[in-house]
Amino acid sequence: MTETDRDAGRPPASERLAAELRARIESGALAPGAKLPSERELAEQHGIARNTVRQAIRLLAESGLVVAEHGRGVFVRPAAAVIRLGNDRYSPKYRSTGLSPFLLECAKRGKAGRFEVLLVERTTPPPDVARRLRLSPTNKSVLRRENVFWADDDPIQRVTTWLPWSVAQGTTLLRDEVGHPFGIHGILEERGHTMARILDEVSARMPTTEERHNLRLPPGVPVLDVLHTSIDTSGEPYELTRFVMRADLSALRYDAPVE
Amino acid sequence: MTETDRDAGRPPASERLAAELRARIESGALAPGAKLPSERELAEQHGIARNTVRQAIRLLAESGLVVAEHGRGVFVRPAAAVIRLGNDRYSPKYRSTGLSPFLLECAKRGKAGRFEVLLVERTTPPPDVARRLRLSPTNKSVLRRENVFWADDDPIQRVTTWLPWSVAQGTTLLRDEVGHPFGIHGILEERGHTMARILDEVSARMPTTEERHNLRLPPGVPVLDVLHTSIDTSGEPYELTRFVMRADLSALRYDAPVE
DNA sequence: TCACTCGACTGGCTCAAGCCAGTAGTAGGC
DNA sequence: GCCTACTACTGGCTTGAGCCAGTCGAGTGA
Repeated sequence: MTETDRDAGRPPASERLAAELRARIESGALAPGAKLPSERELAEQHGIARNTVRQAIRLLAESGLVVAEHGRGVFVRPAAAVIRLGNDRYSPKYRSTGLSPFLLECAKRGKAGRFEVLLVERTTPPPDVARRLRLSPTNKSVLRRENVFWADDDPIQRVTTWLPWSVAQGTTLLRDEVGHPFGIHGILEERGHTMARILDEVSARMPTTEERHNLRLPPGVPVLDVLHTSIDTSGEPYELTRFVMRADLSALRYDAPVE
Repeated sequence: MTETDRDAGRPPASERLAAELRARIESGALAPGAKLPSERELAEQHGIARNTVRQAIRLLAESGLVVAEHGRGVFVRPAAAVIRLGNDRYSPKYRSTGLSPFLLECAKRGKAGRFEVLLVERTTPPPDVARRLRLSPTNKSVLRRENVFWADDDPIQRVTTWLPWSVAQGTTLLRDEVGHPFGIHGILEERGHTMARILDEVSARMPTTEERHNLRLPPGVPVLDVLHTSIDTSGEPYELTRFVMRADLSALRYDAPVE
């Protein structure tokens, strides 16, 4: 059968099915978490090939409306609680809680937050890191710490921190557990680095294959990529952290004076 | 032919081809802007079906590495100059240039920036806007202005500004051309609203169908969604702007004191 | 009661084929 | 010289078929 018979000028069948399903989701007829009919059912109901149904579902998955689970079905993506990270996350006012900002935020949303230290090593900084920390990119001038943050059973952020070796040397920053009630920044403060300013560079993109794997990202979910630099009272950058966060479960918030 | 014969344990053919092409792109063998072999060629060269090649290319397109152009070919996405918007975009220090921050940034990158006013209307604010501006969501309490910003021939940002009607009433804000050398914020300042703080709420997501169309977004490009609130010296929010920006050509930068 | 197996589902991947629609160069006609 | 028509490409969409791999519940055996 040629398309021309009855489809002239109309959008392709896969788009029509996608639009129909999208409407059912947005109207609430298919509630968050609900299971869509199976691909084979949809194909038969609409008189189209299963591959065409798959194309339609791919469109919905790409825009993040549904998630396919192998062997189980395709589900409307449940509205997710969002972890918000603000620029006040480094503010002294939260010191008293003894919680890191991420864990605090998880607690607010009723999620169980935890983190995992993946790696602590002395290494050579990549060029963009070296430039921002004003270090040589050619020798082992930094300590690199790599963490993953979890909320309930989802990995949310992959976090890499670089510290000038001159700052980290001889401190507990070299250990997995830094053992300070106020964390990394507590130690840095004792070493004379009080955070006066932050510089956050924010971008968004699709994840790399590796990030998709590490963060267990469903297809159609971008990541927020934040490069954070801490600057002390004398204007020196002394710490740099890169946050790669799944964008469907994360947001950022900047509350700042106009200078 | 069954897959088991020689593919046992290996990644699927589409992923293998995608990985091969990705490697050729990342090594520079396929430079930015270069044309990939046609789908039919790749299929023949690798002894796989054209549909499988299409699946591989889809994987690359989703992660933003290549762009397919109907009738022309598939091309390695050229590295794009990025427009950065900083939190200092509202700073008085840029007033003297007479350029809006977007146009200033375009000029820096050697791009021709311009904007277009799509709509100016008095309307009822959506609930999230009403809440942030502390207005009633049930009457026509706001002026809504809608703009598109272009760099060269690409639409980069879709910008919607909401102003309380009490603030906008009787000003040139109701006109398409506001006719003030310092733009909207120049007028607001004359009306007694000096920007003391900003509150930016940042998220990233895949575009809606409409946004994909409006911003002419290639597949695999997410958007940055920024909800900006201006707060005056007495702590009152008096202006709210939503920026929807294509993430492959945009970035954000926040430089702020720790309070 | 428990553990295991099996079968009937689910989506995931691939194939080979065909037609459609957009692009760009070329040969003809004026 | 210019425009038009043609043609040989390109990717886009659809079909219908088959096998693979994950899931989950029902039935079976110890």
